[in-house]
Amino acid sequence: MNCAHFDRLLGYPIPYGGNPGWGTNKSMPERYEPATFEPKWRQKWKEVDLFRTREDASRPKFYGLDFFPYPSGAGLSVGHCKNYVPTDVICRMKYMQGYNVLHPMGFDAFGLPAENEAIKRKRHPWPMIQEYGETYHRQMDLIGISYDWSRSFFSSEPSYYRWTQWLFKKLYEKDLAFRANAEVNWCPKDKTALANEEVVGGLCERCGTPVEKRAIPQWFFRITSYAQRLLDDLDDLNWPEGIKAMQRNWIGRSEGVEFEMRISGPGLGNGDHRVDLDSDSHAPNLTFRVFTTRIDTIFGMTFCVLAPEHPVVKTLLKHAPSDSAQAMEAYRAQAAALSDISRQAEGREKTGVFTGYHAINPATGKPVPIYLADYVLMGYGTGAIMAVPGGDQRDFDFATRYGIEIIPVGAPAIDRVEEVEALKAQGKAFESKDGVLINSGEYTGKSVSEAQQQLGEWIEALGIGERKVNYKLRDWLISRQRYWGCPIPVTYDKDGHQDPVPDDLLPVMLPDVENYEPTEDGRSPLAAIPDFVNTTGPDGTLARRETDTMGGFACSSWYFLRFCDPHNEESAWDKARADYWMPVDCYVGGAEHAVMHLLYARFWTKVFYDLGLVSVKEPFARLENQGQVLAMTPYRKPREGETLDVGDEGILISFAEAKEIPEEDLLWRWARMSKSKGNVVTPEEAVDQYGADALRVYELFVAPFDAEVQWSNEGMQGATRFLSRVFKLVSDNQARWKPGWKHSIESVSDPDALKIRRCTHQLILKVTQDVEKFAFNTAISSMMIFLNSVTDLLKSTDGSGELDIALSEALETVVLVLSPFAPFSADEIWTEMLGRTGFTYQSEWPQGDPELAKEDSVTIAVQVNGKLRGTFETSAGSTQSDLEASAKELGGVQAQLDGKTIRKVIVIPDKLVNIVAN
RNA sequence: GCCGGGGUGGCGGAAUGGUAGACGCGGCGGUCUCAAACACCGUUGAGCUCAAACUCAUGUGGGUUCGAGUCCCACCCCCGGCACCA
Repeated sequence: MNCAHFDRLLGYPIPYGGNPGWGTNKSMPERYEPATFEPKWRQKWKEVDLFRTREDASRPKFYGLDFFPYPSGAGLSVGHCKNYVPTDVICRMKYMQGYNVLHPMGFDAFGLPAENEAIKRKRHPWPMIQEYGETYHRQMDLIGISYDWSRSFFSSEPSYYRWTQWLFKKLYEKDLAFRANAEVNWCPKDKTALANEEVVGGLCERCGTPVEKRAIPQWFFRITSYAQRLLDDLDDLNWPEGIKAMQRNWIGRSEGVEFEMRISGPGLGNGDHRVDLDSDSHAPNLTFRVFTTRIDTIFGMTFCVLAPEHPVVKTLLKHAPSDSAQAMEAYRAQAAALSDISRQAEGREKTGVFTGYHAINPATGKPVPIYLADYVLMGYGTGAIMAVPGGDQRDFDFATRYGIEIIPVGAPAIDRVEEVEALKAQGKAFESKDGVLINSGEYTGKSVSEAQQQLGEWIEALGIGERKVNYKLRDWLISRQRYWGCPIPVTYDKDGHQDPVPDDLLPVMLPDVENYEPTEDGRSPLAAIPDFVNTTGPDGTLARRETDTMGGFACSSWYFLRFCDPHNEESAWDKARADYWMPVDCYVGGAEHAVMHLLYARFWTKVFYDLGLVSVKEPFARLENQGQVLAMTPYRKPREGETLDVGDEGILISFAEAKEIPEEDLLWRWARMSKSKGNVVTPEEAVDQYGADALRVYELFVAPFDAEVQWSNEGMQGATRFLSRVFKLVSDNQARWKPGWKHSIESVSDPDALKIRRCTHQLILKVTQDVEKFAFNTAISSMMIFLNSVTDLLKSTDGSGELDIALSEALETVVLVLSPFAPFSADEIWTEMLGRTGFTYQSEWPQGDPELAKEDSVTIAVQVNGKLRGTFETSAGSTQSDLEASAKELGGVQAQLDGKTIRKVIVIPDKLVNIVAN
């Protein structure tokens, strides 16, 4: 168990920490003493505005960006730092390499989290969120993140949301923003509609409340028009596979056939002419459409299913005899009463009701019964299916329950029909696409793909349908019935006709009001503010404002463009400036935004591309997801009568409580740092105890960037020890330091000096390459190796002039490559110990020379039959025959070869000799 | 169920098909100290009761190869996402 952490949080004395008072010899610090210099550098960087963006046309650019954070009232934890520090390292290195670096930060201030917090605190959201943003800013400065704060903004500032509204209008003009009356997900706790992406398993993504369905007019963005492009362009993105897969899955493209089914039965066609002429269907030809990805199974269609909400059901109800109409009504009521979560509950028995009507299977010409069943969803495809129990497990389950005929239509091969019968006996359908058709008329014996092709053509020739691509993706619901968001810039005239607000009247200001609590009735609180609602339209007549606001994801769909040109008052951004900086070269944030922000931002960027506002089709060329930071968290075993939720191992308790209860009842678990778990370590605490550079180095070193980190005080001490060793190396060798080493470095020929140079250049090459790859842990490891090697070398060598020159190069280099990781320490050593002026940030990143980095002596592994039997040292570049000869001389090797005949010798130069013998 | 990522010492983790376990944490032994802490030095996969030598070791079982943590096939387990999507 992690006792040190436990003790600290309980307020016990800690073994090592708190501004130590030792070693006050300022000019020659022999260890990392952050309190003595970190505040000074923080101050100096600020004074000279060190991180101001450079836009120098002769240089290449690098745009490094972190996800747009909502500044929460709890402030940052060391967990958040794991996001910001790596981006900072790559940005700092790029700057030192001569790039113009754009590394901005701002705040996602509009939206539900801010508003809910404000309501809870009984404060107005605007001053509150500014305060929270300032806390974030201070904490980010504390850990030395190199943001250009002159470009910062809050998305709730009128100078920003004016352009959010302008961009909304651009979408509106292209018919990509529209208002529709739709059944939407309504969160009764947040009292607003939510986008599909914000509903997880039937629950509100933010507060976990089960969502309800409500029919309210809502604003949508037509993201479905871009479904194919959003899918196709994923291929070229340098993003984690998992995120790309989630987006592909969310877009949910499927290819199939959509066709028409004709209904027959009471009151409809087929010789029965008791049609109600007043109904909306005097419908001898009443039809519905079905979508299928398995048109090859059509011969096995033995029934059809309509979603209970399917519009054709209304018509059927009018014509059906009263008993079946009653059954249908009852089923529809039951389905409507079910929440999404219970309707989708796992392992739920399929239910349904026979409508009394039939449809004609176009392949067989036979009538099949039509059922209503809630396992068919109105929101996907046509809300109706052809059901093939022989080829689909769900249809199979339903058919079994309702005694419907099951015809097998697929088999592994035409002569293996009995295997399908065996499956059927087990209650399973043959769903595989690796097989051939059976019981399918003239298509029997054909492969699935062949039959799909030909049956698709047949349906089209018949004129009852066509091949079609379907997407799971739905339009993006953007309106929120809440106060704290960007007003939608639309007015309605007395006839309800929509008019976008003219550009010169933007922004539509969010009114400053005392009371903005959400309402129950599905209307925004803005609707109750007459001064806001009553306005005039573009023609000067009285008009009413739209009172819904935009969800926060609208604001965060273009902020990366505003950062390119944040103070522009004439336009959202200047195209030339956006063209210069875009795309974001490296975008860093958590994986939880996979199908929300990251999809929306891609969509808007594509729209802007089509409008000629930007020249990139994709906003984020490379994406990296950081791992989380976990902390040891106390739980206890459940007591009698207490039950645990599924997946829970114990009951969360406070650290204070953990001190009280007997140890055998305690359970320590790693859990994500969060305020509610009481296990948060703040950057202030970490910096106070260990220092900002130690925190940075620890989080970068302890695990790969994308892996979880288990917070440990021992690990922080390791980081401190490493930094101290850098100080010590420079301090121990200060007498040998030659500031002018560059003038004579090229003429160094002493073998020991060249060994030091080798270490130095191996270090440069490795760190440069690893930062590029986001392999910060191995980059720091290579610095540790460097320290170990140079320390050893210095022990075994005598001083010489050339050695001092090489050592000076080594010292200066290690400080420079350390700079992006531990910038405070680097600047301290740079000026106080090496006597340099300026900042390491403004110094040139060292160039690694692969020739100098090359080893001159190598260890050759000698194998006999693939097993290691010895090694020997030799100079690099030895000939194959020399290597072979030396290998055979090794004692251990000879013993293994005794009595055997050598069949073959494999020699890999500078690596290994493998002798094959038997 | 489907998709994605994984499984390597006591722990976090390294390893372009070529000496598995870099680097660190922890442990053990030592130096320093009155003592401790800090720091430093040495040692640390397992087995064979020292060592050498040898054997075994990267979730399991097969395969390709002179040689496999790495490539191929099958399976097991863990994490993340989606989930009645027709």
